[in-house]
Amino acid sequence: MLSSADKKNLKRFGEHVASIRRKKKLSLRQVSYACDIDNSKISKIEKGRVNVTLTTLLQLAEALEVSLPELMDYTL
Amino acid sequence: MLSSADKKNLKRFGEHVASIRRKKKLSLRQVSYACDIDNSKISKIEKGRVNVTLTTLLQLAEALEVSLPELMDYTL
DNA sequence: TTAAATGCGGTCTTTTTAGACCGCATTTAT
DNA sequence: ATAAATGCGGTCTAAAAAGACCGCATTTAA
Repeated sequence: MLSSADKKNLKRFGEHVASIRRKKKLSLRQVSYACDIDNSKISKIEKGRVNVTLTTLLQLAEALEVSLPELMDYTL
Repeated sequence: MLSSADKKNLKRFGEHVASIRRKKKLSLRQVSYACDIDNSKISKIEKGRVNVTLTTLLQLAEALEVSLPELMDYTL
């Protein structure tokens, strides 16, 4: 099970992903085309409903055209 | 299934984790005490045999006393 | 005002991680 | 030489991610 601290973290991470995507003016479907992740899954990630794996993070970074450390830099 | 590119990435990430741990002169068991991840699992991570989730990455960063972006900064 | 695009939630199956534990060969320290 | 510590591989179960697909309400654009 996921602790509530973990849930908060996933949520914050998701918000960070969404903000990057919006800044780049990409739709969920555009990102999904770019990295072969289903658009509904990206939505779930942005909503903090999934605990993504490292390889998914890599795909996401690639599709959003940011470095992995940049993608992970969402601490307040 | 994991692509061979993914496998390489996990391996490089694992090596990065191992190097941080050694630099801090910590044993697998010491890290495992610090973040409640089994030492055998940490070994597997360092060997690139597991596709870790974000929450595991967070625990690991905490135990190794590095920031998440720093933990993820392993690109050549 | 219609049609297209978008965000997002749900479903189902397969694959994998998480989590806990054991054992052992090798290394390190006493 | 002996004992302790360490790295690491394997096992087993339960929980969750991955992956693919559908549908629909709302937003945006033609």
